[in-house]
Amino acid sequence: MTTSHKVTSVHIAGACRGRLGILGLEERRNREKERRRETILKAARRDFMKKGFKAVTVDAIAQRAQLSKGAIYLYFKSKEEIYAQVLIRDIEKFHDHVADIFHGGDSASEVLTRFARIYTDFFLNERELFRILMAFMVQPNPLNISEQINDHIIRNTNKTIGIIERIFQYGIEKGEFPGCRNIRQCRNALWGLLNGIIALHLFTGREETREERIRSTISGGLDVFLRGLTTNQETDSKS
Amino acid sequence: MTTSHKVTSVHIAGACRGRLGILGLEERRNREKERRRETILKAARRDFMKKGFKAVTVDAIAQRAQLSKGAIYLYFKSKEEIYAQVLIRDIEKFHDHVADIFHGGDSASEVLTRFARIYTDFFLNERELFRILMAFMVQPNPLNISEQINDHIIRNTNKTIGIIERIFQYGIEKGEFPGCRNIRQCRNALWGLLNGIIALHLFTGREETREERIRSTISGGLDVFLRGLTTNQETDSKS
DNA sequence: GTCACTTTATGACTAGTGGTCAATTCGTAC
DNA sequence: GTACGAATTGACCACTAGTCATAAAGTGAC
Repeated sequence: MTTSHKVTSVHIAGACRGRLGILGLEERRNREKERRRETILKAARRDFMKKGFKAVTVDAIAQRAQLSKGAIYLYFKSKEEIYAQVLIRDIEKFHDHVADIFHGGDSASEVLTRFARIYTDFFLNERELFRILMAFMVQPNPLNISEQINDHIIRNTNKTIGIIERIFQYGIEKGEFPGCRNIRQCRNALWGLLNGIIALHLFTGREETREERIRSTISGGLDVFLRGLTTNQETDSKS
Repeated sequence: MTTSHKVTSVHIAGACRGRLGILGLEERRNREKERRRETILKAARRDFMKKGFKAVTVDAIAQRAQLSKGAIYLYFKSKEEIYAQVLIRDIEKFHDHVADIFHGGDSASEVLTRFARIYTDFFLNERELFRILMAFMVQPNPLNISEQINDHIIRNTNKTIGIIERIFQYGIEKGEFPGCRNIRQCRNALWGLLNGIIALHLFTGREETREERIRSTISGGLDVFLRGLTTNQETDSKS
């Protein structure tokens, strides 16, 4: 491999040689380790997305990654941790999509509508990811994953919710959302609205019409919600 | 096999007594069977609600029901079927709570608010049921349960959604919900709103504040939604 | 090259699970 | 008490997550 000649070059380096040599080695080893982790994650993702968590065996992942089962456990604590890592990487992809959600001069309604569309589009293209994330949220027993990874997933979810919050902030500052009396509540309600609608439609009805139903329900629901946000009138039952 | 005993029973059938006797026996056996099923479900529910699906073993259920493992499989096709049956019975309990949701003279807003409160209360008291139902909806692989039971769960979910639909219908007929342009969309959006909010809060934050956060978010979110329903003004967002 | 040492990899193995089935017990009718 | 089908048992099977003693590969000093 590239290993031998690199070691040689460090070898000539003089006084600091030994120390640098060790650091260089460790560095390379870490890179190698990272590369292996990537390989395993890539192999795992393919199967997880196709078959779901339970139906994928660690042996299968190992085989696809061209490693033994034991080796898998050198890089990950558990099957669930592999799964969680796959999720993390995918969630992060979402944030690329909404990074530039604020266009100058747009109304808050437009931004919120755009966010909803991006959110919907993303999860329509990554349906299994949606299922998995919801399942993760709703797990009765904490997954056997490191605190670190658990925190990471939660932090990413919060990041998404934070984007929604900024949109509401913007709408309130512009005086466009007088109907939003409490940002936290509105933010969580909207997030719930989006996820709840997607979840419902993943479960019910025929596949052929699913995408259309999700889009139209989100569009219709958001419409009502926006009307509530942009109106200041009291909710009054009589008319 | 079946031939012989049938012959026997016919053999005795000359007297009415024998025939009635056999029918009475079968009837009693069916009752016994039903009682056993109940026993198993009750035993299973306790553990499922406490530990979730995976962490409960069939052996444990058997032990609690004072039966052998083999016997369990005389009454249920699989562990998942037991689980599903437990769900069904609990979902049906919910419908008792909303059976008399329509009080004469109430506004649609009031009815919808009441529904939301009942829904929230029910699942705050049955959090594990909520988790389980969401997990069921979001399962990547269909559970190994009979079509019949799967249909039953879906039918019950639809029944709940049907109640929401009736409320919207009522609001539109009363002219109270001019903001509801499409019943199906509004109905699904509201259902998504409720579930999404509950799910989000089951996942995030500290336990001590959870109930309060769920209630206030649903209250706030419903407030905005209702304002959108009762208002007829156009939303100024472009799409 | 070779030796000592460290890191990485292996796969047989363990433990624990859902589900099965031949053997056994039980209930009933005569 | 005997015949017989239905109910019940628990040893057993198949499968899989995770472990660990052992082996292989990598590394550096001489």
